[in-house]
Amino acid sequence: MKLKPSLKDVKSCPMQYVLAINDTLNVFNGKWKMPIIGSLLFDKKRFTEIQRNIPNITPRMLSKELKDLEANGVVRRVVYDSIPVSVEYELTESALLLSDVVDKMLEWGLQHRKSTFNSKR
Amino acid sequence: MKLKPSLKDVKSCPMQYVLAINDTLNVFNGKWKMPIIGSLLFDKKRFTEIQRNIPNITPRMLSKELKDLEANGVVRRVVYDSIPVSVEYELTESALLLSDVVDKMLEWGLQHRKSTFNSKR
DNA sequence: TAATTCAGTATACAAAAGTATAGCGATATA
DNA sequence: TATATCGCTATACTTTTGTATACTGAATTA
Repeated sequence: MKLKPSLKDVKSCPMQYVLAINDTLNVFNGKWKMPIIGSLLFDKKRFTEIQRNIPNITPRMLSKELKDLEANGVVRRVVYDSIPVSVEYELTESALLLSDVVDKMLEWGLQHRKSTFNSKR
Repeated sequence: MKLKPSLKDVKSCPMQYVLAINDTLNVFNGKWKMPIIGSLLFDKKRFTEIQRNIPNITPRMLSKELKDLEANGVVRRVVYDSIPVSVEYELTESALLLSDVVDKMLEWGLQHRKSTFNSKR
């Protein structure tokens, strides 16, 4: 992609693109989504396991964010009807592909730190 | 990068990486940063121009967010000591490279929409 | 029988983010 | 002289986001 888009480029940017970028940003929104995704990256976990994994998260927040991530197709909630029922949370296939995005974020962040703050933070 | 990292991979992830990713996320944080960056993408602008460009933003928010973006090395504030002084805001070189990140976000968002919601939103 | 675990929910509250509205000092224009 | 523009700041308020704490019902363990 060009560094500076022309005005024509900008104006022809379809609404679908804006929505898609927004979706991606939503995946990381708030204080807890990143930690939760990180916790599920290695493998699927149960509610209490995730809670133990993430210091200071309250069950209220964990519950809320898991629902949010599920609604956004990032996390899958799997119920095993054993007795007692056990519930597992896992990342979707789509979520695993987020690594491409995170890689680019890492890349930009590193170069930005180097070129802009030059070891000042 | 691999889809599923090993536990060793995860544990060896340096703190610097976490910070770098965080920096990148901060650039897009909140309701107005994306529109502001978008507004400056085509060319530099003055305070009131940006305000006219972004519907419903209040001067308080614009001022706050511009300061924030400046502190984060994304926007540069240039003062011309003409009479009266005019102030222009422009993206830094580093900020222009954000297009790489946004591209990936777009890519993921589009595939995610297609594979997950199949034209349901 | 009593305490513990699981997978959460309910309620109240505090803090952060965003909005609404008015105003300022300096200049410029009618 | 009166009004408008520029680049903001100040104050008060609302909304959203996150925290603290307690609790639930079903099952399990001591």
